Amino acid sequence: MTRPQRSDAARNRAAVLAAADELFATAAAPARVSMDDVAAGAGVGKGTLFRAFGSRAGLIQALWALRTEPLRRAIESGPPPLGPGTDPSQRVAAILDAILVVKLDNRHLTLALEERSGSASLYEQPQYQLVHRLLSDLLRDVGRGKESELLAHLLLAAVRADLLDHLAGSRGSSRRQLRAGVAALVDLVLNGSSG
Amino acid sequence: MTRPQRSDAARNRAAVLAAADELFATAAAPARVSMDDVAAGAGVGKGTLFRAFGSRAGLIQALWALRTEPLRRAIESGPPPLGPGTDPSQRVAAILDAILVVKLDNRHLTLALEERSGSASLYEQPQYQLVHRLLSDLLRDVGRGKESELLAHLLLAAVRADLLDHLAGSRGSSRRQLRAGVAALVDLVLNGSSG
DNA sequence: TTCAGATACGGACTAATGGTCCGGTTATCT
DNA sequence: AGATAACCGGACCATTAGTCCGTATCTGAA
Repeated sequence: MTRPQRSDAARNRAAVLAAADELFATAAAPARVSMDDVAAGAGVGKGTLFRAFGSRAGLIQALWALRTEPLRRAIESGPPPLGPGTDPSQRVAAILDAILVVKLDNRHLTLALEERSGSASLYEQPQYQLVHRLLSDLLRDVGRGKESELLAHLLLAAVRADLLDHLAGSRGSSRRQLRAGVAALVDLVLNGSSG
Repeated sequence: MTRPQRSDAARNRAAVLAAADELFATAAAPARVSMDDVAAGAGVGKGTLFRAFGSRAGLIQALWALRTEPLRRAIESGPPPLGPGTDPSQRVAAILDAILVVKLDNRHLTLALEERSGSASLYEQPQYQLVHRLLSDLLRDVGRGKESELLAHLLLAAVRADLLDHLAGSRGSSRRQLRAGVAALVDLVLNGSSG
């Protein structure tokens, strides 16, 4: 039984999320946003911050969950091509493209999210596992039997934050090029067509 | 003109490399090998360590360079299928497979190597760029024109340390399965054949 | 409205760690 | 042997995630 949260706690939680969002969007690099910065930006003590989110990783994941809420809903229960009831091939392509776009729109946050903190890697994060499972299932439906799990990992590896950051940043790939490239890879994996 | 290194410096450098090698192989996680540990293990002061290698990343890269020396030579000037003069498709497959094997044989070191330290990502490391360029060129020879650079990144993303660690570690994939999976991916990218 | 106690606040404090500094030591060359 | 440049080592510094606990605040009941 979790009793309702106290109002000041809720207010502070919101303030922290807003401040962190702002800081990650602004900062030169996500690693340069310290928890002290976030606390100061939110006008809150550090203890409060850690009480609310547990750890740096917890804060980042909460923020990410907030940012990806619409996408998650669209995938879980929205209309095609993202939602259920879509042709599996098209759904895989749509989901990967949507993930790519979200990541490009939140570069620093995504980088922070995928930075391994302590011993926890990207692959242990519940969200990753959810998407991976979904893609695996879809790939299986498409006829890739035992390979589907590995292929799902490989598709997701193609949209990893640091790779995108490298391509978009220091190598100047446009969003259009990236989407086309990922689409081509998906096509290759799904249909085996050579482009 | 760099004058010859003093003998004690050379000795210490070797001791540090040996100690670091041992520690990374033994430790539970690469992040848990601190520079103090390495210095203590080598029976050397911290200043010496940093003088010799510049930074933690420098030490790790030096160690990696040592470990991959044979592979590098085989690729640069060895016999087929790794060396020059091989059919490009086969060479891509051979190189990726060799990289995979080296990474599996040095899991912790590879994890440490690919951990982003500060603002420097994997993609800025000279070794990555060398391999990437080589693969790009080979892919171009095989007929993948403008896509070759992106495809090379994607192939290399498939053998990233943390992914391999996840697959081999907490999910129990065997080396054989991993090699087969990567080989299948390469085949897909090269020939567009569907498995 | 008041009050009691559970809940949350906040910022000083801790621990861990990468990296720096410089007085003292040692190899090397003549 | 002696002069000198290179090197050593470990105390020291700065940064940062995370903890602790005395104090302030909210909330529900009387």
